[in-house]
Amino acid sequence: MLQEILTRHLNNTFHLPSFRPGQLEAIQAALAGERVLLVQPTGWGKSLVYQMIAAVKGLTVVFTPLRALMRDQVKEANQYGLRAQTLNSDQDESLHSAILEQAKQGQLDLLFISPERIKNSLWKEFLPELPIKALVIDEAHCISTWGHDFRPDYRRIVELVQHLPPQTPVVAVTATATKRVEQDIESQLGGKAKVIRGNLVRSNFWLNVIPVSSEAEKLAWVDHWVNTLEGTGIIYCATKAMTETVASYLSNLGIKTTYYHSDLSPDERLEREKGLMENAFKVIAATNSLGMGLNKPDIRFVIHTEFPGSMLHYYQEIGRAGRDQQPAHLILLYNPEDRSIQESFINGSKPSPDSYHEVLSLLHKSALKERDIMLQTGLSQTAVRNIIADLQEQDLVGRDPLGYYRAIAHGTPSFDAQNELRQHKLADLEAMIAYINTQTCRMVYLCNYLGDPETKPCGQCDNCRQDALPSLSTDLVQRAREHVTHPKLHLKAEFGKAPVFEDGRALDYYKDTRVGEAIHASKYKTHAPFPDWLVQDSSKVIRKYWSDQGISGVVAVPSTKSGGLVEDFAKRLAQSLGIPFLDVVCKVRETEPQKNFTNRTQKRENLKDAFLGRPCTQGNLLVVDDVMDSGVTLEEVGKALKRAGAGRLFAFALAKTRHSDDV
DNA sequence: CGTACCCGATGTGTT
Repeated sequence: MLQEILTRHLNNTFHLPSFRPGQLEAIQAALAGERVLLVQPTGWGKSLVYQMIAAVKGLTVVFTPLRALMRDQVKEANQYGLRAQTLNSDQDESLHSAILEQAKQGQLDLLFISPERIKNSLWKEFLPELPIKALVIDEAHCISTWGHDFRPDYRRIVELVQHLPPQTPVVAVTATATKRVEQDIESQLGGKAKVIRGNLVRSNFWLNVIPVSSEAEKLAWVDHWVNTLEGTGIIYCATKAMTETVASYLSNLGIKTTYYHSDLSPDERLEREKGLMENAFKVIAATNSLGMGLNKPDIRFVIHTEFPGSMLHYYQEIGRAGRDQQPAHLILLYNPEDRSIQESFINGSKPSPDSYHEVLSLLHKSALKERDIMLQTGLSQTAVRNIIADLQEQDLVGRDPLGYYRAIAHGTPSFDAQNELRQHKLADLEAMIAYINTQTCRMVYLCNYLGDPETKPCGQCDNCRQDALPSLSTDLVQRAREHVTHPKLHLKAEFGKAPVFEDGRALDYYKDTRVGEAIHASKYKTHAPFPDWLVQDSSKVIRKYWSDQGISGVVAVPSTKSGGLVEDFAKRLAQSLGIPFLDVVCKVRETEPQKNFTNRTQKRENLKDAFLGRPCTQGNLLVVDDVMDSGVTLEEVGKALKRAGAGRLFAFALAKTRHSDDV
């Protein structure tokens, strides 16, 4: 009977002759009131499962992580004649009311929302009257990869599940799930799930790991493979800066390329996604913000310039290649030092215990909105949401209908959960490195780890083939070495309507670099002047970028801490450049050490009007500092010089801290 | 050193 109805829908609504293996099983289990977790590859037909449930049962709410996915899914469902809508922040409030009214009246089959919608007041107002017949969590692995820290509302899906009658179908779908991910998903499904798994083997994949020992070698390999492999590819990088480095390197070699990360505007992102789809680029260098919802069938290769934080992330990222079943090459460039990047993500993903205590004590004094907490603590929105979500979960903080948070109990927050999370993430990282170091078939290793008991070696990965790596010509490495770009200083301060600095560069990063070590030694150990090679290298960089800018003077950032080291360095640099050193800026009042402040606003307040430029500074100037952290010092010195009548300003730091872009 | 929602404050340009 039920099967007849389903088959009729399949033929009439979806115009398909038959179900794929697993589809009918999933639909029937869900309709019988079981919790279902469907682990199947992209393109398998997961959306048919929930569309069918919606067609049979009625209003089905789907949690989707991205607005772009919501739009695509609405469009797809509409094509089958299903009545689908989405609620998200692209629309205005009046449309939200209309859609919710539609849903309430039983005129909607599918409603796509983000987990953040759960706490929306209009949503909560309508919820008791919505005839929700089924619930779906799309890209359900996000519960595990994002729910613990980045998007805590992923942990609140279970609230909606528990609000619904117990027999309501609840289905989670994803392409990848380890045991731990399964557990996290089950905790949001509100009980034991029936897990239906497909195969993870991608028989068209050629998996490779190539050890490298420098950034230059990475660029050289990227150069090699981009020129060797056919078709279009993605180069995944762990940092935004690396995407820009890779793109600028390849672009200088005449390769059609671009970079992609979350600093781009929505329009730019869309444009570059379109360019990728239309093969306007040979490769695109991207952070992990590129991929979900990307459905280009003929991505021929994926290169990783750094390894990701887990096997799950790796499988997700390489999984975007070879959807057309044609051969796809996957190359992971492995430098063991990149471990510190992943460790910094792990350590930085939760706010410090101090900030939990700070927020809690504020909420003991008065009720505050999210924004008030941000302003009073200087914490980021992500940090505040994380803290609030954790404190709410521990019943220490409550939220009233108007969005005010207050402390509802005495007691101190527990950090057990986040310590445990940290351990899990470190274990995931270890597993990723174990994959890199394995001598056995990579496809088998990957599949087994991700829950597919595959045993047959692929015969295609580097370990199966056992053949030697193509040799990397020293010319390519040399070319890359000469071209490694020096980190850009992001100085956004404005004077009038124009930026204070035309441009800014550092010789290198501070941490884990030869430059950083030399600075550290001079400042804190030997107290000797900065070594001469720093002067020579800096001089080269400045000539490379700004030789035609008519710089007529070198200025040092006044400093007490470095005891004249910066001024001495700037003088020697000026001499090497053949440009006069100008003593035209001084510190006119004492300030607190900058490390006493946690955010940019406080730092700026501390340094405001602390510097004075002498009114003889017309002309274009080079402003020199040793280490740029927040950039506030350079900006304030720059403003003082501008006020004193300086021309175009260029900022140079010996080193820049790696976190300087997000202070 | 990376990932995105949502919401409301502030700013820009048009009616």
